[in-house]
Amino acid sequence: MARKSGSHSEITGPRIRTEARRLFARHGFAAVSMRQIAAAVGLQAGALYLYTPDKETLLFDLLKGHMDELLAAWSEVPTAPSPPEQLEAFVRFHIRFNLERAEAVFLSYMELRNLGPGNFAAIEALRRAYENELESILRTGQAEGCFALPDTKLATLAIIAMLTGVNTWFREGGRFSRARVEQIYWDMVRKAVAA
Amino acid sequence: MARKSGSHSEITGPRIRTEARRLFARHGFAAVSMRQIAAAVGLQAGALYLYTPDKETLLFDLLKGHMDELLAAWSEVPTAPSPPEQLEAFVRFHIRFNLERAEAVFLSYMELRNLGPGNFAAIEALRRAYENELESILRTGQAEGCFALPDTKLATLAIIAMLTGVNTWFREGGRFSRARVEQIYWDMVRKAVAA
DNA sequence: TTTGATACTGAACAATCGTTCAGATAAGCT
DNA sequence: AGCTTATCTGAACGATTGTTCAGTATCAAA
Repeated sequence: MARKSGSHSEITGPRIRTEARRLFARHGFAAVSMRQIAAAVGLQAGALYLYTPDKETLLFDLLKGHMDELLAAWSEVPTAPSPPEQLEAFVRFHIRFNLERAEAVFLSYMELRNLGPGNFAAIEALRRAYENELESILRTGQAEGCFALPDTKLATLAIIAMLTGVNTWFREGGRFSRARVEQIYWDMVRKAVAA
Repeated sequence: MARKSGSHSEITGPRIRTEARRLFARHGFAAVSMRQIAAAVGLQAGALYLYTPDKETLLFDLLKGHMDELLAAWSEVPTAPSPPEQLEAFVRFHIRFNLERAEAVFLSYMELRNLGPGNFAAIEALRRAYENELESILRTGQAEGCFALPDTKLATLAIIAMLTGVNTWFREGGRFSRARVEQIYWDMVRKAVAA
């Protein structure tokens, strides 16, 4: 046997990434073997190396792809007129985007340590770029007197940690809809930064 | 060679746990071999099995020990007279305790998935017990009208996520002292739950 | 000085790891 | 129909994994 009917790499490539993401998120990068990924896709392990040079690069591509999509998606959110409205947009965007990609988010926060120094720095830079988006909203609002914050960088990290925490407990069909979760978290954030 | 001079069991056991905690936190449970742990302590791998039946139990003991100490330490914090003061005590306690044990905290939040179902459930129960401590403060305050929260369970998880996030960025000798961090986070929490 | 328990070594076990590669199969082009 | 190229198999590689265990050295007690 070799190639299955139909073709080919435009299907297999994404499927490998999808299954790798699922398995890495569930069991951890180091605990998942290339053979497990291949089996989930329906391949032999050797075939994976047509799509990635090695295991670490496969992880890196997942993390990089996620961060790129995160930044791209945020850049398409229209800029609201005032800092409080911008903050509300950010809060709602972050929760919505992260809930749609729970596995990728989990990976991005947990498997950075399995990257070599170069790859690690690349992902860190993207993460900081995202944090800066929120911080500049807070800084502008602070300067305009809408917010009262002892330190905008610290508030940035606190807010992002709080919002990302939604992923650890939210379950589809639970007590709250996504819209309701957005509303509740936005209420808390709004009050926490209020002047 | 065999036993070194002096009796060692009371020394070696804790040292194994300390080195295992450090290595698991840094590289992840699955990425650390028993031989690496043994080398860090100055032993051969086989000697570890005098102190733990297997690798997973070693991890479980670390997580269980951490959660037990967390609950014990919180139970020794004197109960403040009012819900807002109780909340302040909780916020300051959580930040302080977690910063003192960054590695154990990291482990407890990241390596649960490497536990079998029984061990997993045991740690989860302890975590929920801790969350319930905070939630009961919030519920009392809500009933007394000190707090205004759409849902106390959700606020519990949001606050804990925010506080635990300190561990990801705090560095000794950085811009903020621990006391200052406590103050800033307490300010945000206080405002977020305010009626 | 012998004895018995304690603390550990060092070698071995089968299993599994990431990775490579020669060869097989099928699809598309001519 | 034949040729080329893309896609994948199946076997193999050396290294490493968690774990076991017979043996050894040291200690405390007798």
